[in-house]
Amino acid sequence: MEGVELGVDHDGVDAGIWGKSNHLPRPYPLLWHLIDTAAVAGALWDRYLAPNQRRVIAEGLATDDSHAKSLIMFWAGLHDVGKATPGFQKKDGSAFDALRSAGSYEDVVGDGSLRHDTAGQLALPGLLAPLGYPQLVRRVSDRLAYRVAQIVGGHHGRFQQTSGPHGGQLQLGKGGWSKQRAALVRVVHEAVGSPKRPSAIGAAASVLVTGVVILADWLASQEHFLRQQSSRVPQYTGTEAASTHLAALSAPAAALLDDAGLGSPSFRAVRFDDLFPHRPNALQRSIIEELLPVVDSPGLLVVTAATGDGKTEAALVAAKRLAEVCGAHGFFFALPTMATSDEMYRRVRAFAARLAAGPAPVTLLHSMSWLNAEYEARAVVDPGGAAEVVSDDPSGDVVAPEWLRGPKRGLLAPMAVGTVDQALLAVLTTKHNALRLLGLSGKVFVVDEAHAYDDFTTSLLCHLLNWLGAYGCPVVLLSATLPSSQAATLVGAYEEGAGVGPTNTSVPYPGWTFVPAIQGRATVSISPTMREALVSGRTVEFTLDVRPVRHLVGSERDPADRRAVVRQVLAPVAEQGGCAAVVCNTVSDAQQTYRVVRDWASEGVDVVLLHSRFPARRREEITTQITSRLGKEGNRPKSMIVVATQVLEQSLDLDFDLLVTDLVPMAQLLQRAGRCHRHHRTRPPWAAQPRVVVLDPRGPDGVEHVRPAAWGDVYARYLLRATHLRLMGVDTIAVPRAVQGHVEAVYVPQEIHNDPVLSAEHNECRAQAMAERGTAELGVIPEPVGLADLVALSQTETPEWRASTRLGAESERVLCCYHDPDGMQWLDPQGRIPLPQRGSGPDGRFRSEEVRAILQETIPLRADILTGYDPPAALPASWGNNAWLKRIRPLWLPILPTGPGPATWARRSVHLDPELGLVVATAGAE
DNA sequence: AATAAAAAAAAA
Repeated sequence: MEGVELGVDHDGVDAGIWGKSNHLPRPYPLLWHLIDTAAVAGALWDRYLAPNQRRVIAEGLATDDSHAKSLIMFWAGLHDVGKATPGFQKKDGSAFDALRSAGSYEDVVGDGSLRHDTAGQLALPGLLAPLGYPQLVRRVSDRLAYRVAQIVGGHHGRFQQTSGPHGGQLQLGKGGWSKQRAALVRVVHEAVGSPKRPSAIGAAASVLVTGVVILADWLASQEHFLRQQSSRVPQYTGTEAASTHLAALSAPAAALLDDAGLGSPSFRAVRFDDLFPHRPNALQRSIIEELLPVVDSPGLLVVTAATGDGKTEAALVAAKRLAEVCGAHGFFFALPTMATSDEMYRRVRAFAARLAAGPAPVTLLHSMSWLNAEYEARAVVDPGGAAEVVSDDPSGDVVAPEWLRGPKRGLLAPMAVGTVDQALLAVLTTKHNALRLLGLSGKVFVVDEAHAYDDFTTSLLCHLLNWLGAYGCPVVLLSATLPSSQAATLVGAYEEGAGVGPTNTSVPYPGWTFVPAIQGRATVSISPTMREALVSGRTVEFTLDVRPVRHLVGSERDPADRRAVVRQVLAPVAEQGGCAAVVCNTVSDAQQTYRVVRDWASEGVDVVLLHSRFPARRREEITTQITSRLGKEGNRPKSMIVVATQVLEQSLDLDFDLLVTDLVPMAQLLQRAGRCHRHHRTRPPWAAQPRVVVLDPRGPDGVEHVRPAAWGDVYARYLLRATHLRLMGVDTIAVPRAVQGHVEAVYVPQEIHNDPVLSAEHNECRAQAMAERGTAELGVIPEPVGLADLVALSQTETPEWRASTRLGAESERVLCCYHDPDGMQWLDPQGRIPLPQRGSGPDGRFRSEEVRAILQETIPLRADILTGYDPPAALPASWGNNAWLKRIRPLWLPILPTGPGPATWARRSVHLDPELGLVVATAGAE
């Protein structure tokens, strides 16, 4: 034993070893940061983790609840032990000098290249040896010491691999350093109650534990907390002082959680009518009467119905019950787009406000939530002292506190609404995926529009369901019709994770099925009676009008020319009034169709074009204009024609008297058809029956099915041909009764071998789907079952920003900028708004309103269109300092005496038209 | 031989 040094008390921890120093009046001792973090981890265990999470952890440690809690506090209290190294301590020069002058730290190796998380991971196995943690056992799962070391090494969000010889060992520091690390481990261990080592540490449990460690560290590292603690921590660093101090931390730790908004909201007992402004419909009644009374365990609920059938309310009611039954602290409501997330955020916030008894913060999660004005309206404290909320909410309890708005934190909130991508990042090999899994697995995971994803994203979703199944986390999937194969894949993934089944459950449409996550528990489905009530109550018969067309080739005089057919089917609108949509498959088809219709239509007909290739602000204006007239409470015009692309399939609650569409795969066709006669209202006599016109592209003989070259690979050949074949001979579609049959016929075909072309295309389509799933597998973390080394959650060459939750052509944000003959640069074609050279914030930084204003002018564009474009000027250098502005690509358009001109490169000529949007003309193309 | 819509990106 070395002599007792100044600052080192009899248990051997030196208070001069600092843990935090940035922005603090004096360095904060490492021991106290470790004890703080242990205390917060304990508070998280008691107050934040859901029962299923505690169970998974306790089972993974093969022990009981209270032992598991002590172990987690212990390990959390080790997370920064790698800071007791010369390399780290040198980072604060004066603290380092003070430390060395008072103690014996001769070894000053370390050039700062060894990060403290890695140092901790390297040092821990040896440090844990005296506590009986096995070191060199063959089976990886038994290498307890290495597992704990990896958890500690992963506390910055990435797991590391340090088995085998590692150069960093030399930089840990010998002598005093090594003694200090041992002393820290000893004091922390005793302070948390000297938990015995567990007999196992399961991998899936370790991931959650890592999440707890990361979260505890974040909470305990807040500057205001450290400042406050600075004056409170004991003078001595012995075991006794540490134990006393840890006990005293229970109130401050709980306060940290409360202030951050982490907790379990309590729900009031309310009836359906108290939550929503109407009585339950057939679907909702069936959930309330047939499902809620029998649910007593986590599981997967699949609800299928058409959009507008009240799935959201049904899901919220079911999620509330599942949360109560499972002890989950809330839910995450996942949606396919940012726009639908914004909309759902408002609804969920209202729901939460009515339901919550106390704080129940709701967060909004997507990349642009910071420019959602409603979400950004914070609670403000007025000078009088009473908290006031800037919003129309009945209660301020649903406003997310500041902490939850920080990066990567929103998913930890009790209630969250956002894009599904935010959840899918949990199963990609991205930084902090353990934290995302922690946030998700404590709640009910609700996925809206589960049919809306391609094979790539669905594959990621399956992967996530597998993990959530393993965590015993309840899930609700909402969907329109799903091909039975796809439904089976989703259900199967969850069952596999949960270790039940496979039950090969088939999902009824419309209706619901609940698959419990407990072996032996029976599946529950909507009763035949209720299902019949649901079907007959909402049956609509669509007249299907398939028109052979020649797709934009040849003469307009040809009666089968697409343009001529469009005019013909729209004639009643022009002559007698009414509202119709023409949904096209490509932007340029939509632009051309719009020109044809606009030039042909009479004065009184309002013709509008909508697609994605408008500046964001303009697209919003057009969307608002359309929904304000054709939405549920819309001020309906006498006659209106909307020409659009697939944007019309997405979420917009519009109602047309007549729907005209290009041929698309069956699922999308039915989705589009849903925009026809959506609400109950009086219609022009000619449109008394709902009618869908399908423009079916044909070859020169007017019979043979062809896929127009201009459609590229937007839709698979097989899906178009199979849909085309299915539609022949069909003249009505009864919704919802006949929907599943039509979908199955196309997506799960029984007899295609008779048709060699179809069967070849089917193979091609399946190969494509398989390739997409294969691509998805590349970026995904392994399944929890059989996961041996945690490093597999992080091991990847792909940097964080490359992680992708959607497959498809790269896309850029393009800003049309104008330059006049004098070389002046403008944001608008009139030359009134100069291109902002700097922001109005400190150091010329851009304020968020300014960033928002610029982003509002950008247009999403497939990246390959820009290939060969060499911008004549760069955007202002100051834009490079802003994360959003620096990614914008300029498109320079000349201001000519005649008005704004096009930009040209390669074979392209591109200009921005106020009515048509961005027009991309390609020379040589027909 | 050509192409929809959709998302993402700061922590201790």
